[in-house]
Amino acid sequence: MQPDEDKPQQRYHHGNVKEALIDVAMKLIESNEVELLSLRRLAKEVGVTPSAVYNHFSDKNALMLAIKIRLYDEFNKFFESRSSRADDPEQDLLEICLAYYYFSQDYPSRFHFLFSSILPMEWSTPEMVEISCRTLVRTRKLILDIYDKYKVPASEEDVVNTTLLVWAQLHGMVALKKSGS
Amino acid sequence: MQPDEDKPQQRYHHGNVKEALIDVAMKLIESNEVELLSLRRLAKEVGVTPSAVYNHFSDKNALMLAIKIRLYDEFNKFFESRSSRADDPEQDLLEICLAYYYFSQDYPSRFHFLFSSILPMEWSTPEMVEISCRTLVRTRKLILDIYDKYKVPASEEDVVNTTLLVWAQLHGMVALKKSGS
DNA sequence: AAATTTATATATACAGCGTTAACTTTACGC
DNA sequence: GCGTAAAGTTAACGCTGTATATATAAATTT
Repeated sequence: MQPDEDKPQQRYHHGNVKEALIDVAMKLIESNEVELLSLRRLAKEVGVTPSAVYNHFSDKNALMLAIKIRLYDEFNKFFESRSSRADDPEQDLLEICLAYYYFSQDYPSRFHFLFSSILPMEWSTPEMVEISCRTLVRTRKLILDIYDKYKVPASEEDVVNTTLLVWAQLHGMVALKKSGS
Repeated sequence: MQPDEDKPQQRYHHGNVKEALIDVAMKLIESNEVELLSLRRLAKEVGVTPSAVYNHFSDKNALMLAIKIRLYDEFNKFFESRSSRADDPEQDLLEICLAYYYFSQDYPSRFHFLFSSILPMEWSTPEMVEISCRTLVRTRKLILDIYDKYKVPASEEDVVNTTLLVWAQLHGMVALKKSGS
């Protein structure tokens, strides 16, 4: 018989595994340890056997999904709270945009976990950034050529912005399209 | 001494492991078997031990990177070949956009491998699509409210398009921002 | 109150993963 | 031919997700 260290004196039935798993996941995401978000790891952190997880989630995907749903909820709340209405439409739309943007800035790890896939953070490696940039630069060249061809005066900033815009919008749209929206 | 079955009569030194690995990877990606793109699998497919890979790539990431570089090259070629110049700027820009879009349509698996992360194709699961849609619907509601508030006449299509545009552009921009571009 | 059923946990095992270390084989330069 | 460097093998480690069979606690029924 062990002396009860804290509140959670351990009994056979944990009683709250489902929530506990998600809580631990949130904690790990928050402390930027996304890469060790494994089923086994979460189970261990909760103090339960990996197999026990399967009483609450059909498989790892279901577990991850539950985590994402929780995050999505936070995201939505943040999103709506920020989109307070101003006095003209443009401003209103801008607010929504900013809310989206600020969520990604205020909670970078949550945002990353939500909107990119989990494990391989390849987009952040120096090499990945480099090829990504290379492709971007080539796009920029194409766009610059168009500006030149039609003798449209444009600063470098204009060109870069157009490039980013084209890329961003297309990339985003296709991503959304693929996700079924 | 075995009868040489084909050209590649097997000798101790394969001689072309680096390229062979990437080739096999391309084949697997093409046949939509992205999920089994493991180092061990690729090595086996090439007919070589997993450890042998480490003579050519420092780790799995480096291998995956090499594959992505190959794909990026294809992507760039496709991109530039399609962006043939028309007679007005708008048309030109449109061409570039279409090129990007058509690549994602013509080579969906390559595009997916390039622009999303590898393993978990969660964005495609029914559940993921659902929460994604839910969030989208809430965004749509916010935008619809704005239209209503200012009595701007808009068809449902307009609203959906605006919603998609906002999401797409923001999502894409932040994604690009995160990747260091 | 006792018995039974159901929910929840465990122990064990399996196949696959990335990676490492020690060793063997082949090829190349002198 | 010899020594070295490159490229391969074998074996192992610790991790992963998952399945099966079993044990325990709680809930329900009798």
